[in-house]
Amino acid sequence: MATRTGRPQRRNQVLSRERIIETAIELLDAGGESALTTRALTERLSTGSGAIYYRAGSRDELLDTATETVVTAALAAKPAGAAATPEDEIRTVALALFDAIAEHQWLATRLTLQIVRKPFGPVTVGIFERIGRQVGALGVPQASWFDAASTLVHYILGAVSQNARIDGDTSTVQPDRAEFLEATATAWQALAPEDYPFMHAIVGRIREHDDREQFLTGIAIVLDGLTRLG
Amino acid sequence: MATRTGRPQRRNQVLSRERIIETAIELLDAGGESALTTRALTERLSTGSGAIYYRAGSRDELLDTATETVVTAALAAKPAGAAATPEDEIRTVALALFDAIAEHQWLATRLTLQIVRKPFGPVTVGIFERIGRQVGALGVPQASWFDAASTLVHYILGAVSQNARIDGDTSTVQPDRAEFLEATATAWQALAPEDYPFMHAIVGRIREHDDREQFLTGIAIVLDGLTRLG
DNA sequence: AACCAATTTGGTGCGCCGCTCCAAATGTGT
DNA sequence: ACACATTTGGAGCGGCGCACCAAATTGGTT
Repeated sequence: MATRTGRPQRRNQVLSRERIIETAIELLDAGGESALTTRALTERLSTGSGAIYYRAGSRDELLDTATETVVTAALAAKPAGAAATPEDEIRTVALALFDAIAEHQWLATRLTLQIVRKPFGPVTVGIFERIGRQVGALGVPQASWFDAASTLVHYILGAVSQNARIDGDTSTVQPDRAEFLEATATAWQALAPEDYPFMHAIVGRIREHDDREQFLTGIAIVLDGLTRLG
Repeated sequence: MATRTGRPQRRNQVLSRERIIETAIELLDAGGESALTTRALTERLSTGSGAIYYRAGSRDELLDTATETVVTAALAAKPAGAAATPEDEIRTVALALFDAIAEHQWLATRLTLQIVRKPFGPVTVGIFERIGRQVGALGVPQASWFDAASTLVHYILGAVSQNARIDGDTSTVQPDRAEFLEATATAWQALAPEDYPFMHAIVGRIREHDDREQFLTGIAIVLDGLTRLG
């Protein structure tokens, strides 16, 4: 009777909650949001739907949990150098989110969905806290912290979601990328010049541009604008 | 034999494509994306699924068409005053998109989905052209037009998607709004202050802030940053 | 007015989905 | 060894998107 366990708790854990989430993310990465089905999960984990439900809840909850897992990992990114400026911090976390969405394209819609539906969930709050903490160090007066953080978060998540393509690292997916740019350029060229003068004016830039660089340029622009807040 | 019709074309059009799209938007507005089902459509229009398929294509195509319809309408917004600055133009179209998403919350995810999957569809191109056209008049050098337009579009769509709540006009939905802000503030207050110092620092602002004003502040910040491009 | 080919319609059924429910299996405390 | 709580696998239900098709409807031709 030496035990004072309020809860029995552990057992052999053949099927852990973590393993379900991990497998769910694999399925999502491989085939998009529609590939995450209860049946596919049960088959991969060789179990039944009841067990999955018991541990991970509904499909919607599972998607939220997967989102939370990926985002939390990205938010843990730290700048490489020793003395990091607030700009470094912001760039680092922004790029981490960029890469996370490049690797998990299903995040693009799921992230906005979670921000809209759960404005005080760990994802929303985590992103806000992580980025917002830097704006004070940027010299933004406290009265404008909320506005400044909102603007930064809106821009970063907007850019990151709209760039959800497969070009995270320079491993094997580069050819598709070139084809994709070529197709886009051709399509833009085919537009009626009198109706789309701007698209024609920039079509030359699309082939040579780099999404990641453009993203950093955008961040620099927003940071520049923030310094004028007073 | 006076007819030289290559196509018979018109007929009584009891069930027009427009009517399907219109009804689809009604269903989406009322119950979100999951409320748009073939069966619900057939019931409302008292027809069969074949007819809907014949005119509007798959459910996914119909969702894209609905998105296109709403976005195109928003992009047609023009500034009120006679002599409109490029800043006025940008603010006007940005607010039109803001209101469109406030009225049709399902747009938030559908819009990013369309931008990611169809980078040369009418929605993506339309938004880019409409906003991009203004950056030249802002004094941005042509070499930076693409970057400037990207940044603006990313910010505007990001902010707009993340604000997808029901507070478009001041008609009847205001009480929920106050409750919602109160709940958010309370939730933020409950966070551990040592882990979330920033959230605690700004929690006072949430009750008094206005989404639309904050959105305009963000646009001003980005526009400010754009003027430094050279 | 009668006919025809093309177009348009309503509806049935298939395969799949998320999810509920529950009997059996597996563990723990005494 | 026994009672009991936890955990599991799977069968079944209602609903979904969609392919498919026989019937109805059209406008043009004669």
